[in-house]
Amino acid sequence: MSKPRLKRRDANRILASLPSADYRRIAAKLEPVPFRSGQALHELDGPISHVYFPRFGVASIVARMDEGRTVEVATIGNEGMVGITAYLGNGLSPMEVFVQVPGEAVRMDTRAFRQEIRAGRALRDVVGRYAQALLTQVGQSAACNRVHSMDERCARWLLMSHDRVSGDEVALTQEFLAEMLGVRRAGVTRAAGLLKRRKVIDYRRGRIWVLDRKGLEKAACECYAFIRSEHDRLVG
Amino acid sequence: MSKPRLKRRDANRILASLPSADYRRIAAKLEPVPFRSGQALHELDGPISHVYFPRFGVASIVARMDEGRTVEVATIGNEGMVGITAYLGNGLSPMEVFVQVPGEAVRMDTRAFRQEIRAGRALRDVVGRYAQALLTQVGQSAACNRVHSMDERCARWLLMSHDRVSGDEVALTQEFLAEMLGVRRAGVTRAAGLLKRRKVIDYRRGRIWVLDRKGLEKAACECYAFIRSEHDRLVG
DNA sequence: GCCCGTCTGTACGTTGGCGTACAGACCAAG
DNA sequence: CTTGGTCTGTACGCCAACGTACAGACGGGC
Repeated sequence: MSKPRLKRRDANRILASLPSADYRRIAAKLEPVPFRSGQALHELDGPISHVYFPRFGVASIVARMDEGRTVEVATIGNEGMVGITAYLGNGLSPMEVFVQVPGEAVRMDTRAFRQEIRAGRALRDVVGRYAQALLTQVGQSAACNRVHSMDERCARWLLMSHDRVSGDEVALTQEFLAEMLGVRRAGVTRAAGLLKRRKVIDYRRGRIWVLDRKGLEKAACECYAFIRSEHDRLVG
Repeated sequence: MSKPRLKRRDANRILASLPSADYRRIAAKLEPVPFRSGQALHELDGPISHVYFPRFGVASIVARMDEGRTVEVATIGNEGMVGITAYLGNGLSPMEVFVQVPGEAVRMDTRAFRQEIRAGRALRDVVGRYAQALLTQVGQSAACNRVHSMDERCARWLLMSHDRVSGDEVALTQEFLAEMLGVRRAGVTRAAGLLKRRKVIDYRRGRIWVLDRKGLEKAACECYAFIRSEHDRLVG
């Protein structure tokens, strides 16, 4: 399983899957925005003003626990969209969403998005299928968090991020990665150090390079392949 | 927060939320079925033949990991339905669903269900909102699995089950509960023994009684209240 | 009333990851 | 070229939960 290289109409796979007519109509309503590291895309419990279709970079859905600790629940990149509750339900966001790895996205006013959905066009189907893929990802992560080691989960996270950036560099500190995985920073240092010694990755001060994709896949748990194949099957 | 007692049209909250006309039309297509402990409601990757609306009892969405180990991803009871992918996406089930605590449900042919959804009736809205609630539950569980102790999670699970049975007895062995929580059976014995000594619960050979609901709520992590309030807000 | 299978209690050594702390390395700005 | 802030490396004691093992208690079926 190699990193997906694109020759699609749009780097975002949801948008890329639309028939030409729909894509053109929708594209007119899209506004390109940068993804800056740490940027909040939804406020907690706030109404969703825009939905985002990432083209590069990684955003995370994050749960805030008691004592202010945060834990990542799902990652979203060019395979999906940010703001699925605007499609499913009440359009409020029960969890926060942050940019973890910088990049770029296009966004759409929520009102316009809902109009497109209601009009019964192609967008509705693919967004529904994406919602299923997201549910599957979150579910698998829940199980993964119970049974897999930090090292495996760390490798999985790097793979998922690698798929979603252009090139082999992921801009990310160990501190940040630790928070995503819900572990200590010192733990990430150990896990990452192991991968570095095996020449699977390299890194320096907030940037990580994937050197040996296959090696990284070997180090990750099954969850990577499972989540990816479900996404491919549904949105691919 | 007390256990919900019902005086609703239907013990299932999704069905109960429907306007009379819709409810009557849909009720004609429902077939009552028992929930038997251990029963499989969906085969892995198989097409979903029926969707289930539980009235009493608890079903679990379960991920099967390498080495055949299973981990629970979500629990479903009278607040929801089994088979959400028939609404969202391709109608295949990427995860298994089993009955954990016996009870009863009504089920509906998937074809008829999709017809109702497509017809743009009230069912679609409430099922969409339930999908959001389910996503929230699964996400919170993912975080919970990372940061909360076995004891807290055990209490949470008992509360969620208590909400979904009629009466104060939950039919369930420690072995079963351990598998749900993704921990050793011996661990559950310790956690449950603690609650028993504090007279919060009692149990004997596969049956658990909730004696002190408030005490159980104190023992559980925040995740219980969060998940429940999101469900109430969305499916009410 | 007894038996046997299932369910529960408990014990023991092991371990992955935690919390904390501090030192060293890097790099951008001045 | 230095400085200061950030990022990374490593150490140490600690503990929740693990894997495994076995004994005792219950209770349905004969």
